[in-house]
Amino acid sequence: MEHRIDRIKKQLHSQSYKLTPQREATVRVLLENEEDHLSAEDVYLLVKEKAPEIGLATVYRTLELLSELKVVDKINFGDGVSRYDLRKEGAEHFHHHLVCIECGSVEEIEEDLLTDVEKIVEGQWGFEVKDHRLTFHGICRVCQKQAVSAASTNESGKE
Amino acid sequence: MEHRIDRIKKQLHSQSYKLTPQREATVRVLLENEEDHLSAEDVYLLVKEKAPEIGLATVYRTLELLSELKVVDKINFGDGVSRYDLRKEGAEHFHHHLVCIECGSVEEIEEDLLTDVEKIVEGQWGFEVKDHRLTFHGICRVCQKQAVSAASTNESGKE
DNA sequence: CATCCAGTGATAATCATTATCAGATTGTAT
DNA sequence: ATACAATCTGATAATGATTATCACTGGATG
Repeated sequence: MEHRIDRIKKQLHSQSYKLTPQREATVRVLLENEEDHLSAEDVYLLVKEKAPEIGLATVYRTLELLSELKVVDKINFGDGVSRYDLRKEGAEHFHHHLVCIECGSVEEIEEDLLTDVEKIVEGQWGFEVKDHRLTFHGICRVCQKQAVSAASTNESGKE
Repeated sequence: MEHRIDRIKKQLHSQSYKLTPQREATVRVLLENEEDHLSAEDVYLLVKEKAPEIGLATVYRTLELLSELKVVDKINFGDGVSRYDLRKEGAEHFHHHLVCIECGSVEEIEEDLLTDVEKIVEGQWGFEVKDHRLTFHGICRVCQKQAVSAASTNESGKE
C-alpha cells in the first residue's frame, strides 16, 4: 500500500503536483476500497472520517486530477453519478465490468480480452485505439442460482 | 421509415402506450438523425422545429419510454449529458462506438465483434450476458492524417 | 353527456458537478 | 527568519441536466 502511494506520489511530482495531506487521504480511501466503485460523494464521506476538515470540492478536484493522470478511471454506469476506479498498477488499459441487472453488483475483469477486437478496429476502421470501456449487462452467478432455487421451491412445474 | 415507425407504434401498443403526435415527432427526429448521437436538448430543439408547442419534459419522458422499450439506447460519453441512440432493427445487442479524443467525432460499429469475448465471460465468470457497452477511445482516421501532414509541414525532422 | 385517465406543457425542485474567491500552506530566494 | 509567489484548500454560490409536480386537455368508454 505504501509502495503504491509512493508511486502515485512520484507520478504527481513528475507533473509538478504535490501529494498534499488531502490528496493522500483521498488516495488512501481509494486504495482501501479498491473493490467498490465509489462515487465522489462516497469518497468524500469516507475521507471525512479520517480528515474531517476536508471539503467536497477538494475531493472532486483530487479525483479529477487523478483521472487526468490516469491513476483512476472515471466511469458511469448510467445511474446519474460518476464513479472512480483505481487502475491496476501497470495496466495500460481500463478493466472491464460485469453489471448485474438483478442485484446491481459490479464485478471486475482484469484480463484484457480485447486484443483481437482492437486489431480488427485498427485494421478495418483505421482507428488508433488508445483505451476502451467495456461493460457487460446481465445476470451474475448469484442471481442465477437464486432464480433456479426460486423455481424449484415453487414446485408448480412452471417457471 | 414509415415501416419503422409502424414497428415502434406496435411496440408501444403492445405495452398499452400510445404513439401520440409528440411521441411520433420525437421518433421521427431520431430516425432522421440516426447517425448523430443527440442529447435530450438536441432532440428537443429539432422536434420543436416541426412541433413548436412540444415541451422539454415531454421529450425527456418520451426518450425515457423509448429507452425502456429498448427502442433507443441511452449512452454516456462522459461529457455530462445522456445521448440517445436508435437500436438497429432486429439488433439484439448494442452497437459499439469509436470516440476520437482529438476531434470528438463518434463513429459506429455495427458488427458484433464480441461473440468470442462473451463466450469467455459466460464460461469463465458464470455471468449470463444480456447486453454490452463497448467504446473505444483513440484517434480517428481523419485526425491521424492531420497529424501526419502537420508533421511534414513542420519539416524540422522531429515530430 | 359524464367520466376516466394517459398524456402534456410549464415550471419548480433536485442533485451532481463546477466556478469563485478569500485565506492557508508550501517552496524558494534573499 | 522574512518576503514573495504559486499552489492548494474550504465554503459556498452558480450552473446545468434531469425529474417531480400539478392543473389541464383530448380521446375512449359507458
